[in-house]
Amino acid sequence: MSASPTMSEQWLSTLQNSGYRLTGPRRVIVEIMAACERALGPLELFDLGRKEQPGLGLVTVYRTLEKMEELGLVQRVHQPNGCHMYLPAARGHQHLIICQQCGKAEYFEGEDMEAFFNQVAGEHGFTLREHWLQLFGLCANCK
Amino acid sequence: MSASPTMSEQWLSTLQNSGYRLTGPRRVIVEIMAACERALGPLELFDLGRKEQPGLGLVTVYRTLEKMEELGLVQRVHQPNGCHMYLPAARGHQHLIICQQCGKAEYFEGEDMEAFFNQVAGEHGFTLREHWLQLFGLCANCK
DNA sequence: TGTATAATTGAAAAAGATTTTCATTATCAA
DNA sequence: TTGATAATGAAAATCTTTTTCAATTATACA
Repeated sequence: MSASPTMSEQWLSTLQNSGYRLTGPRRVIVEIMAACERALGPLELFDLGRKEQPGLGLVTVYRTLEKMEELGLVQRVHQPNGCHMYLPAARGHQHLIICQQCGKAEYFEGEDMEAFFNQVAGEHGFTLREHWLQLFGLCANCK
Repeated sequence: MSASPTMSEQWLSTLQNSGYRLTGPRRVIVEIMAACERALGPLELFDLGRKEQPGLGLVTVYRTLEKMEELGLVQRVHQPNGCHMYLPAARGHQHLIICQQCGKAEYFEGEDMEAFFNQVAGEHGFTLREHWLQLFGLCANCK
């Protein structure tokens, strides 16, 4: 029906082109994540995945998330409690604002921010290797 | 010797004024954290503390850190692996640049950044409640 | 279309960090 | 000093994430 490949088809191709095999469990996980509008934890993803793929193992969820992150398909969200959630990484590294209630996430950009971060690092004698910027709050629906 | 109260004396007063008792283990933990120049993990703090207070328990370290954070004396540092480290929160909430090698941390300010974050949140219909900005890299010594 | 091989899988166990439980000990107000 | 109660440390419990391992499966190639 759709002329252009769907997001999950693109992701599956990326996995395959990177030398990973396409398997049932992997397809299911990729499909859920590619269509996801909010941050999901591994366990949530596992529960959703089991509906499609009853035998799915939690370990496979972790392993697939790891690969998707490595390929830049998915972005890790760090939570205050130390656990992680995952979001589609639509357009490379972006900054996030996340609803503390429902997990809804939106992306925002700050063009000049990266330059600013590099400048700050330089002023302190540091070489910058990674940066995190996450905003937490309540979305329009939850407040 | 010192006319003005030391940092750790100030912290101990804060604890006491907040209704917490002053105990040996607590004093040791406070003294280490108040004098600390780099981010420490609970286990590191525990090891350092045991040198002063051999019977010290790891649980007490966690509980004391919790109280110090609650009182704004200490700031939690979120690590990529999900574990936490702690730093003196010298002047309220500040942004951090942390050495991935040695844990050395420096603070920086971005006066206009808080305003920017609020604006971003507003544009997305969010009410901002918390923000994280952490830079990771290598310090002058480690690179 | 088989077939070999190497990647992938899921269960169970292990590893770590953090929290809870609980009996004992210590602080501090009266 | 004493009594109420906060704080302590050990052990056990939780929870997330990782590792191990034998069985299964995708894929390249004959």
